[in-house]
Amino acid sequence: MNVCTNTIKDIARLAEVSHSTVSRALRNSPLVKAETAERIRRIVEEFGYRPSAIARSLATRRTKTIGVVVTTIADLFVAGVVTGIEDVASDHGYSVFLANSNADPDREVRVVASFEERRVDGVVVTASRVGALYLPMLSRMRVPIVLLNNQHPSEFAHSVMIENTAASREATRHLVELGHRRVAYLGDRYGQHCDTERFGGYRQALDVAGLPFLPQLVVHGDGRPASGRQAMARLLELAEPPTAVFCYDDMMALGALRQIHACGLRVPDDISVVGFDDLPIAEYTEPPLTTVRQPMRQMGHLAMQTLLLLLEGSESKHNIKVPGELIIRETTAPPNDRRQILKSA
Amino acid sequence: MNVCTNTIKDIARLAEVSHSTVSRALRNSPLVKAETAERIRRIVEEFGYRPSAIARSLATRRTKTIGVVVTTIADLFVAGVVTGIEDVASDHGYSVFLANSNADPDREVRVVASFEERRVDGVVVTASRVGALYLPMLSRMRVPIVLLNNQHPSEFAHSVMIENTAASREATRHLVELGHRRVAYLGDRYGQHCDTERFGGYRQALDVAGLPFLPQLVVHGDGRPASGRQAMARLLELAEPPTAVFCYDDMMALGALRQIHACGLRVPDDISVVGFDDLPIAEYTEPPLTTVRQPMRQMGHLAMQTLLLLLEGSESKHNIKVPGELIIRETTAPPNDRRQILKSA
DNA sequence: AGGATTATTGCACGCGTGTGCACGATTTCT
DNA sequence: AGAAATCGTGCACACGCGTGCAATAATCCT
Repeated sequence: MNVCTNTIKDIARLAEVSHSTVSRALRNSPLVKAETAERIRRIVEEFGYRPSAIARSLATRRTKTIGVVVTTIADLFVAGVVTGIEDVASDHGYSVFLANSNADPDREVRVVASFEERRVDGVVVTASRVGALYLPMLSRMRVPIVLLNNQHPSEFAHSVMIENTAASREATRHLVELGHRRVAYLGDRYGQHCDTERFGGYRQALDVAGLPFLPQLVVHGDGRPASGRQAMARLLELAEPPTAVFCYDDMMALGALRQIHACGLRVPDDISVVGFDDLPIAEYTEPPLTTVRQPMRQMGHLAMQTLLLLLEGSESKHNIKVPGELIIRETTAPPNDRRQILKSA
Repeated sequence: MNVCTNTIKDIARLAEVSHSTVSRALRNSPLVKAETAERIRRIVEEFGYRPSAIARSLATRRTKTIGVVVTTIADLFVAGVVTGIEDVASDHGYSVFLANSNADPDREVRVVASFEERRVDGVVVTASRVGALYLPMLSRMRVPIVLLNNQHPSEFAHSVMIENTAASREATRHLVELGHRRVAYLGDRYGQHCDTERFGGYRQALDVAGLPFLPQLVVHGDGRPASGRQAMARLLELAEPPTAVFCYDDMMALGALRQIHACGLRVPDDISVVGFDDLPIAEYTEPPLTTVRQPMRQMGHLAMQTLLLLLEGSESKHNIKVPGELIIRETTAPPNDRRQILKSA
């Protein structure tokens, strides 16, 4: 009921005990008599007193706070992961500071500075594209760091990663098994770690199937739909366009679909498309997108659980790999020529 | 270079001044001599000292921290808004605590409790569906609150809202002007404030055009694509289905599109669809979605700017309305019968 | 030159909580 | 009954920083 900024001392006065006793009662210390604790808790309840996490942090030297840095939260993959992180953080009494870096170096240093000043207990970096100077800055602050699908593997930190190579291999194999022989790879920015791994899986599947690798079937975008569309346009201008495209992620697959349709071609009749992520919208593209599911939320859970382990003093190196799962929907089918053969058979 | 947890006193010792002088130098107080301040700043730089925001907060009784509560961050509208909030928060030295409520009452009270304990300076509530007891809880903590597109208007708080009625009226008018006479409304949960407003705009446009209001053309979902699909299915089962649908938001429009296509109908040839939000994916649906643009990021900016005003002591009531903008893409066209007429003419 | 003013700096306390230690009260044991 | 052990509580200090006030040093004025 009361509205003033009560302190622990106000409660102590009301309960006619010392503030130490109130503090102990609220922390469920076995040192205080049960009935005293009960009386204190009633008063706390009645006056709506909330202990100051600020003062507590100063005294305990732990803030029960973590910093989460993302390039942008306006990305369904990132948002899914952050949801997972927040789930378990909240369950364990941690609050999360969210910071967008926008892949802007200036903002990166500001983010690190703010996390450092706020004395976060740990940090999760999600799907960062950021450069070499960034992680050392973060690691300088001597708190545990967990990287999630990071583009720059680092010795400073622990990590949660999707099984890029295996998942990509399976996705590509799916296309190959449908009969495709000209399978394109529509990648993210060249040189990014995840891109390299996914590309590797694509190559492996080609090799296993004994298909030749055709460099002209490899194009790159920047992760946004528009870039996927442009990259797809380049593929369609080829003298011999691919009959199937494996895309780095769903958003670029979205752009690819758009371009294919804009050219008057049909999916999957004329060309098959596979994405990566299984964003909530993948089920609602036209037609519904075949893609590799990343358990985004669960990956967030794992990242935060790892951080909790580290906060409890775990010394071991945590490098978790989670498997992707191929979700077959309706953007994939046998290629045109192959269907002809099947029909005539 | 140093790794220890330096305090202001360590710096003071190194600079051979008192900690007060260091404190003032770092806050750019005019009270310290320029060269002294310079020397101190060099030492601070050299040792990589970062003042503790915790201790500072305790002393100044301001945390330079705000709480942002969302039902879920895994929603492109919400994510856009949060991006905007974080933009200007960061520019003004504020850090943001992000909390997902998941529209779960238990989590709601936990969120409020954590914001309260952490002594956030202000709160932004985004697109909340939450109930009546929630806002009073928040307002109890006596910090400024800004609501963004909230479903429960409240006298406790300031707000930033989209011009729901006007925008919906224009969207519906667009359909009517194309010649549609059977225009459906695919709404969010019944009774939500935004839904009521958008429905109101729809009704107004009908009235202005002199079209009859047909209750059977009004259906409701829950904001998710799946619900949009189900609602659309109900419309298509009607003896006389609508020739156009105005959807509460893009995600349900996505579900509607899916159902229309699944029934073998074509957009916009057989039926027109309009969304609301202009999410980044709206440009990439099949066909690209006609929709009402909400300047999500800018709305986030406005919300945070309003909060800053309030934090500076503004006493006035802030209720900002921002206009929507109809973005005409390719899901809208004259109805079939009308096209026939136009052709024969 | 000497007092008045101003520019710098340091002292000491407060912000709200946690906790080691000491002390008194109560219980247990011989 | 007296000593020992246990229990419950309060005192006092620490956490790292900001700031009012006093003190000192530098500068100005007549």
